[in-house]
Amino acid sequence: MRTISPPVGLPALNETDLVGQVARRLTEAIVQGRLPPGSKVVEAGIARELGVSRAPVREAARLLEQQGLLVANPRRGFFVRQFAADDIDEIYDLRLCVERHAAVLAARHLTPETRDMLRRQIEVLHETADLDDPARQVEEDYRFHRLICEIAGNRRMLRLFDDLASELRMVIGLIGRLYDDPHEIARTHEPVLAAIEAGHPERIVAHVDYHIGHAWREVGRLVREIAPWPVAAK
Amino acid sequence: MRTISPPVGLPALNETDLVGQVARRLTEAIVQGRLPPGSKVVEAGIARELGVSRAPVREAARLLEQQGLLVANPRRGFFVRQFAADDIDEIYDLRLCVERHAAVLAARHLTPETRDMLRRQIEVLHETADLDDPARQVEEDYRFHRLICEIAGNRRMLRLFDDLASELRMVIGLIGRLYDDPHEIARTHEPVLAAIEAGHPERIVAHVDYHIGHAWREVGRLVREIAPWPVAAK
DNA sequence: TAATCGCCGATTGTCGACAGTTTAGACTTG
DNA sequence: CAAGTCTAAACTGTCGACAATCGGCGATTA
Repeated sequence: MRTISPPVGLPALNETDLVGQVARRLTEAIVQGRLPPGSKVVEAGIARELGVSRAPVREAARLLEQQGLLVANPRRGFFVRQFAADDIDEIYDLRLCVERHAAVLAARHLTPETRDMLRRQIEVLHETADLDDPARQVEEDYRFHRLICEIAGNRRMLRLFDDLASELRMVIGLIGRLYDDPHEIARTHEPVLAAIEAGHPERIVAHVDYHIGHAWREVGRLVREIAPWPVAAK
Repeated sequence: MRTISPPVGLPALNETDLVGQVARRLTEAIVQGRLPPGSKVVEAGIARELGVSRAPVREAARLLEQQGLLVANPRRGFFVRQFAADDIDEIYDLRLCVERHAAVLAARHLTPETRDMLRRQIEVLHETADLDDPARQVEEDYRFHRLICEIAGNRRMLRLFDDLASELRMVIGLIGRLYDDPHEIARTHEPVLAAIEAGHPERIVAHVDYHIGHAWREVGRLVREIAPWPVAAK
């Protein structure tokens, strides 16, 4: 656990400066679908709307490009990323590969404190399932998985998870509705935690496979159902 | 049906514009050790040296920050990333996790053409081992592993590999010398390819584990040998 | 009528400038 | 002599401007 941040360490999201704020606003607009996939992001427009100059907007856009939310076309500008069905497969394929490993590592590093955090998060998931707030539900879901990556203790793995999650957030935000039964999703987290507490690598992998595979199929189904994607004008 | 360039797809490396060129020059300077770890990257200095303004330099720096080569300190500037021994462990831990999976996928997607590319690359590795050119050797080594990720067919996985590789290139470039016996490294690639050709997942994983684990121990040893890292002045 | 060419507005890529902050060094003080 | 303080230079964050380029629309032509 670190407290200071000298010139060493992984990129630490600057929430203070303009670039960070612009990036957050842009991300919001994208995952909420206000900037639909395929739509052009006009630098001057965003800048005017946010009351800043184009420089911070450009830098923020490059950030989102690296995150996979925007696509840059030289001399043509930034466009909101469009997802195809096979993007979902790529993301979940990678997620599965990484989270399997993360869960095994998390089991190895598990302490009473971190175990309780995971348990509490599952409770939160159940409570949220009653709220009928899909965005919140997705957020709490990711918080559980992110916790596992944090406990695993590999900062680069955590960053990878965050990047994949931001892409998924966008897709799921665009789908507009969650998987059919939020309670079932909440329930499928339990055996994962149980396996981690038990500490049997094979069982951990099996349950992570089942849980993420479930989400994979579910999201894949919804995406294919909606495809061809609601492409934005202009 | 028009054929205009689609705003769809993964970020497509702009080698044409200034930002891309500045990023490449900066990367070169870093992996070659001309900009030592911990040293400050003064925007105006780089800009003057390359004959451009600060804007493209800033954007390039943000790119390298996302790649993990630079660290940004708000209001204080960019610094060349400093690696600790546990960074090596993080990188190889993630690499192992991803390349295991990539190799299994590659086996599944292997065609006669891609198989020959892998074989040829191993030949190149042996030829390069005689040249006593560490940088070149490292490059050809990565090219083999990158090929596997390419054949696997997951673009995000390939990008992850590239990011990890750029960090490793920097570390290895700073170490200055390669693992003890370049020929042995070249040889340890052979069973990996053999396993992929055979197509047995367990054997693939075992050989990838052995090969990457070997590099992990070797690089880890060298890094710990050199630590505390030669920190740059200013 | 359909396809091509050329022009015009819109947008990006890049630049130089300015204000606020940080850093380094000289100077003071206990 | 060490520690703290103050001042000036250096640097970052942000801005507005300008040239080059792109996309669309109408005119021209076969």
